Parts: sequence; structure tokens; C-alpha cells
Amino acid sequence: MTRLCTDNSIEMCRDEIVAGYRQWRERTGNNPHCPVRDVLDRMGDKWTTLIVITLAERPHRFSEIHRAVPDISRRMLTQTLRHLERDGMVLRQVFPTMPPSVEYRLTHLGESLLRPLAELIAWADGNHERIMAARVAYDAGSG
Amino acid sequence: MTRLCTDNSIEMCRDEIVAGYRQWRERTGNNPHCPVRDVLDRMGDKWTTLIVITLAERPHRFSEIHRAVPDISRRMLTQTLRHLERDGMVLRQVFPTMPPSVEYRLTHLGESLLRPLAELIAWADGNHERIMAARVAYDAGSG
DNA sequence: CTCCAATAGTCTAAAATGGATACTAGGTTT
DNA sequence: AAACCTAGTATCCATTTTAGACTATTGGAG
Repeated sequence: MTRLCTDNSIEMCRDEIVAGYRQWRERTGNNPHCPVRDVLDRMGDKWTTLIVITLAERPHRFSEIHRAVPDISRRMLTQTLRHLERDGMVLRQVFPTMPPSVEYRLTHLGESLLRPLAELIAWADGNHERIMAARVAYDAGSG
Repeated sequence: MTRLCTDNSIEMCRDEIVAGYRQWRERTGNNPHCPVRDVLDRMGDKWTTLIVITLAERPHRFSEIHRAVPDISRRMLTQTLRHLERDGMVLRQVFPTMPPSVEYRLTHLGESLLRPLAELIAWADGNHERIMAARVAYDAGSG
């Protein structure tokens, strides 16, 4: 599937998504292991986006990332970075100094994610107030 | 923040993301409660995207969604739909028939998400092979 | 010389989250 | 009368995430 959705009308986007999803279901017989889900699951795991955004600015060392994203545990930071490295999004470079120094940077593949990510962030930012208003209305109605 | 990233060069996207993130950190003093994260956390919760895609095609009843997304539990389906409803992305309409019938459909806000979502899906689809290759290489090296 | 800090993690136990299964209500089918 | 349909709840158990202590190594403070 190539990017058809360049004129950005919602109808085009819907058709693209629906057609792509239907095609895939027909190819694979409703197999739960969808390649898109496989990728998007990672996007959504709470820390990945934040780390990618942090590394978008410049390469960071382990502790630098930890300072930039203060509420992540070191364990999850390690895990998320390993996932990103495994997926070819992040390059891990060890400098054999003492104390040890490890630098993480986005690969070209990782940088290519910034484009769709910027769209999504812009959407989230642009619709945040609407969403908050909807939440208030919902909680008032059924709270 | 408005969408500056219309020419879609990676440099523009990076600058947009980095500038937006830095601005927000300066405004809020590194508060962990980021509005963008607040929205993106939902996107990533494994079922939301799939349900939005399903509803993109047409309104669905509860059991129809369950058939379209077979490996979700009814509990998680209910929960995810409630979240989407609360955020103003989905409209829930009850028909007082017997047995009961409940229809879920995307709101205008929900449909507006399809545009950035299509971008992300296109990226995932277009880079899936690269990611799989990176995983194989990684597992071969450190397995 | 000893103590402390910093690095990049790992390990373990507790807390939060998610999933499987059984259950609800009311009417329809067998 | 028994089983089944709908759209969910309730409950318990498994997985995931977190918090916090712990590792090795070396430079600097006292």
C-alpha cells in the first residue's frame, strides 16, 4: 500500500483505511497477527513515542533520556530502547570508557517515523480541548 | 500549535516536534501530564485503533465489533468503547428492543482522527518489511 | 585509604493492568 | 420448560509495569 491519502480529505482517508484493512483480512483470513498492529502496538506502549521525540532532537545517553523522561523506570527505559533497537529505529553505540557511556540515536528509519508522528501529535494537540470538553460532558451525564 | 508540517520534509517534522515539545516543557516545567501523551496513550492501548478502523467503515453493533475483532474480550471491548465515547470519538445509541441493540458510530471528531491514522498505518505498512529485517538481524547478532 | 558519586544497567517483589470465564436481565425459539 | 439471543458485569488469575535495591568500575573528597 502506498500513500494515497495526500489530498487529506477524510473520505479518502476512510476509504484508504477501510480498503487496506479489508484487503488484508481477505488475504489472511482474519488472522489476529496483523503487521500494522505489530508496529502500532509498539507505538502505543506509553514510552516509545516519548523516547522517539526525545531522540529526535539529538542523540542522548541513557541517563540523559532518563532525565528527559523522568517518570519512566530504568527497567522500562532499557526495555523500550531494546525494542526500538531491535526494530531498527534506534542505534546503540557503546563507548568503552569508565564509567561506561552509551549513546542512543535515531536511525534513518526512526527519523522517517517523525513525519506521521508529527501529524498525530498535531491532531492530538489541536483536538485536546475538544476531547477534554467531551470528557467533562460525559462525566457530568453519567457520573 | 497548527500543522506546519505540510511539505512533509523530515527536517520540518523534526523541528516541529522538537519545538512543540520544548515549548510545552517550558510552559509546564517538565510536568509528566502532557496533553499529547494523554491522547496518544489511548491510541496505543492495543484495541482503540482497531475499533476505530472497524467503525470507520460503518456503524456497528456491539457483537458485530466483537466478530470483526475476534480476539478482544467483551470486557475490554466495553471498556475501550466507553473510553472512546467519553473522549467524544464514538457515539453510543441504544435501541430499546428486545434483545437489546446498541449501535456505535464515529463522531465527527472520531472521523477526523482517520487522517493522521492513515498516515501512521501507511508508514507501518510501508516499513514493516524493513522492521522485520531489522529484528531478524538483531536476533541473529545477540541471540 | 576509605567513602561517595556517577555510569548503565539488572533483579526482585509489589502494584496495576488485562484476560478468561461465568453470570445478569428479559424475551424468543424449540 | 429449557436453551439462546442481546449487551454487558463480576470475579479471579496471569501478565505487565513499577519502585527500589543491587552490580562493577573508577575518579575525587576527606
